Amino acid sequence: MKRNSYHHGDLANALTGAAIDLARRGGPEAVVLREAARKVGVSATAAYRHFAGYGDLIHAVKEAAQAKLADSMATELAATDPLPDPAADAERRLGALGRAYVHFALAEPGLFRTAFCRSDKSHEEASAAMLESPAFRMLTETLDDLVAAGRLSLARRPFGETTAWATMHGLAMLLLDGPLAAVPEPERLGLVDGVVDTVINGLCGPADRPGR
Amino acid sequence: MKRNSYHHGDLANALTGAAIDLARRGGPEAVVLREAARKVGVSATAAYRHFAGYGDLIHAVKEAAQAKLADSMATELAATDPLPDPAADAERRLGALGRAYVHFALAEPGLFRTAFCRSDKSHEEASAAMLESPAFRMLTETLDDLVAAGRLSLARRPFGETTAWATMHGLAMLLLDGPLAAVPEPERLGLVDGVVDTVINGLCGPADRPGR
DNA sequence: GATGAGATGCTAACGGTGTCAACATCCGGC
DNA sequence: GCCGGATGTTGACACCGTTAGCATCTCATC
Repeated sequence: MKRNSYHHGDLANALTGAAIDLARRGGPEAVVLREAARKVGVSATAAYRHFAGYGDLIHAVKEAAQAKLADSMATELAATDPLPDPAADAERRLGALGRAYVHFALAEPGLFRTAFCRSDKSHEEASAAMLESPAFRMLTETLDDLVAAGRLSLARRPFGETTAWATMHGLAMLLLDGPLAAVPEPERLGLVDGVVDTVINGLCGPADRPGR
Repeated sequence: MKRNSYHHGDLANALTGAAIDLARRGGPEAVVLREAARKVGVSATAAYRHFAGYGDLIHAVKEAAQAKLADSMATELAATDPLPDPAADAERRLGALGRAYVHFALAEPGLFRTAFCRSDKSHEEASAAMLESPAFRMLTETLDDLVAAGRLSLARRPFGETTAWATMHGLAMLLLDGPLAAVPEPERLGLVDGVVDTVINGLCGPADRPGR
């Protein structure tokens, strides 16, 4: 990490990259501005020429982590073969998306936690950014396809994104930091499959079960 | 926050209380050892006579927050009238537990986030502590009752706790810090109800839907 | 090509944090 | 009555984010 001239040339990206590396290793609390500057070989205050402050830096890392999550989900989704039946295929995609979400969390815990760490950005901005993300769009399309295929009732459709996302997000959190962190490796994937199956059943099951 | 003698008399509890108050107002990142000592009117290093360090202090706050969550859930569960039909009542309790979980998160966001913040305790300990908590026991009993009533299939029973908990936990997280934080107040409760309905449907729906 | 302005980097310093070592004070049991 | 251990204090250290003021480079303009 050396530079030949007084000016770095690409400090903003270099700092972001170093900060991403810190986040990957230790999550958001490991992202420290001075350490990132140190890794790049620059004084700490140089960062203030490119970022408003710590909040701005970690926000860049957060966005990068969210992008990596979306990329990972898209890749894993594309890695499985589609099914001929549209309804079954939409269900397959929904399950694959959920599994990919948790798989990323387990494979890159530091980045995943950073992607959802608290930041001082306004809620509106954060919400808008997420709704436009490729990952969310994949989910929305899949749910629309489930409705088109007659698998997901219109009554439950409005809660589709939230239920699916919340379930996988909660599962990831409980597995990473929560009480499920003690679940041994081999059982984890089975647990994920079971949860995915249950949430799909909740969305695609009958709109009105008997006896309610 | 004054004391008349050189010794405080109950510093450990006083510090924990002050720290809990900080957590209530600003979440885990607002829990700062020096500030808690300041509120109690004691030097910062005095805390080291009662806590191994910061990690120990915030762990005490975390446990207190978990206990408050469990209390709140038990209270809200008891506030609704039971149904005569055992199966319907078990479903009612499952829904009430889920709603109470998110209600606490929305009513006490600082404490909720502290209850699930990262800490250096071993995963095994954290897991064991959670499995013994009253809140988890309520969930387990309710799921067992659903099985006894024939509402929850044995095939899905093993994932019951995880699915229910993960869904409500993820929903709470997304509402507090995540992209759902922008959802306006009036819509939130409807969203919670919809998610609760869907997860119950997933657990109590038919074990094998047609076309899978 | 010289030059001046703006962009970019540096050092020094401030207040904040958790933590340790050394010292001061109180309380309970001999 | 006294002394040892428990409890609280002061002072210091390293680290953090941040600011002010200064140094250096780059580049458009004359």
